[in-house]
Amino acid sequence: MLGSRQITAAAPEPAPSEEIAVALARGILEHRLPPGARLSEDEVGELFGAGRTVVRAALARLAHQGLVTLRRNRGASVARPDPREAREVFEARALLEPRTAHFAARRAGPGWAAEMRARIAEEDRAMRAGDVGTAVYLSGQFHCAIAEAADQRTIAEMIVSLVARSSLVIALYWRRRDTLCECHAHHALVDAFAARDGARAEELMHGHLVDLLSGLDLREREAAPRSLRDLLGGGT
Amino acid sequence: MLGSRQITAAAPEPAPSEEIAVALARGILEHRLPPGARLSEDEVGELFGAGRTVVRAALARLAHQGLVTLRRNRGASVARPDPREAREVFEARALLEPRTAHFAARRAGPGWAAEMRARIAEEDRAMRAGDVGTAVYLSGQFHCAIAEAADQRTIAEMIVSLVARSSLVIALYWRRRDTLCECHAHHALVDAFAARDGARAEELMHGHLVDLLSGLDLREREAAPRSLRDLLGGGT
DNA sequence: CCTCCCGGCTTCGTATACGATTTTCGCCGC
DNA sequence: GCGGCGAAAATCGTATACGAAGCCGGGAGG
Repeated sequence: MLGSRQITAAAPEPAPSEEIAVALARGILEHRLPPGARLSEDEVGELFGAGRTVVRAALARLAHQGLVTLRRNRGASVARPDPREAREVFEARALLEPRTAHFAARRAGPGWAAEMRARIAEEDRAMRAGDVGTAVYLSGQFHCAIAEAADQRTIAEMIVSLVARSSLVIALYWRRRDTLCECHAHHALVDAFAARDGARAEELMHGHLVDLLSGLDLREREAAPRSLRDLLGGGT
Repeated sequence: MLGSRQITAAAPEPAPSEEIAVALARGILEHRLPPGARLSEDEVGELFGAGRTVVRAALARLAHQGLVTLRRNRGASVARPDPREAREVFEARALLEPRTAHFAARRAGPGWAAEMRARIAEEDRAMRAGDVGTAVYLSGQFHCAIAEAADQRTIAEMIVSLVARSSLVIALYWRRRDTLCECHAHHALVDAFAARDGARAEELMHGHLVDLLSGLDLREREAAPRSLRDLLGGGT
């Protein structure tokens, strides 16, 4: 009876400031908070009904993850990765995810493949509904699920962080938003998973990431920097 | 004239709480703060002459980096990676560092190779002086320098974090402390750098990391927890 | 008409104070 | 002698308050 709320499912405590961090992160990942949007501590605190201390902790966490930029005495804002960082994020993913996909494929069960297909279907649905933000978010979740399916928690953590940053990169540098052609790549990946073909999954993942990187227009960096104030007011 | 103290060298501000974080990190990396050592907020604050707020920020930063464990209402302590995490950290390094070494070798100049040789010499000196902590720290710095020499800041950041965690792993699971045989591997790596032989550097780095992982005794996990109490009491 | 300076306002950085939770140690009963 | 139990102490979590630094406007001078 002592300590009935032991570590049951990796989330025994509701997480005090983590909730705010994940809420903000989700907002960023769904492209509701565009890169460069200012995140006032008071504003966020009021929005979530929490004091500034916890908001600061959440912001620091996101800053360390690379999702927000924290400048001394100048406030926090959603990170705006420059083209170099954008390229580096995808190069890092190209270094990590193929091998991880390989591991995941070797450990994949039929139920897991079905679950992944359901994810893709949901992603497709969001895309058809015109909800690009949710589609991008679910697409990222797909990659994160692969990383977590492999036995590598440490690498999975890094991939989650990189995928989150990729969402920012996509918001800034993606060429054509209406044609999220990745769906085919994801389907092919799940096929490889279902067949437990590690080598093929690895190759597919690498090609997929290269495609994503080549789908960016990193020269457009100078063109995007305003219109943040409006979107901030409409948060939530 | 306006803003003469612009971003000059990536460190225009002395960093308020970051100083404490790096000081603590260095203490951990040099094995002066053993895994499991408790880090009281009041204690650290008194030690560095700072309030608890800034100490908390530093601790949160280190916790996110994986160097300290932060449990709710139970204080902070130096992280004690379990064997699984220990293995994963080195596997992640084996995934990242070889390719990074390849890039570094292609960008290496003769001056840089000389600098790296100086690092090895310093490491050797510390080892001969019996200062194992400093030797391990410098060994880690060697790997970090390679990562930073490559053009990949994002990957370099991840490697820095992994190397720091590796120091904890070494403190816990290293078999024979007196024979730090890695010096040969480091020398061979610098030779490859001087020759700008990327493929060889990549191969050497991979072998080096595999050697490091094989030099761990991950079965000892059960044998270690009895001595925590002593080190806890003797923390400083 | 443009430029420069200066005042106020907003926002962040840090310290302090109070409440909640955990730990620990002494005590009682078995 | 030993295990359970309760209160005190210590520690952490959060909120609030004060000080400082940056940003923006108006006004005067060239």
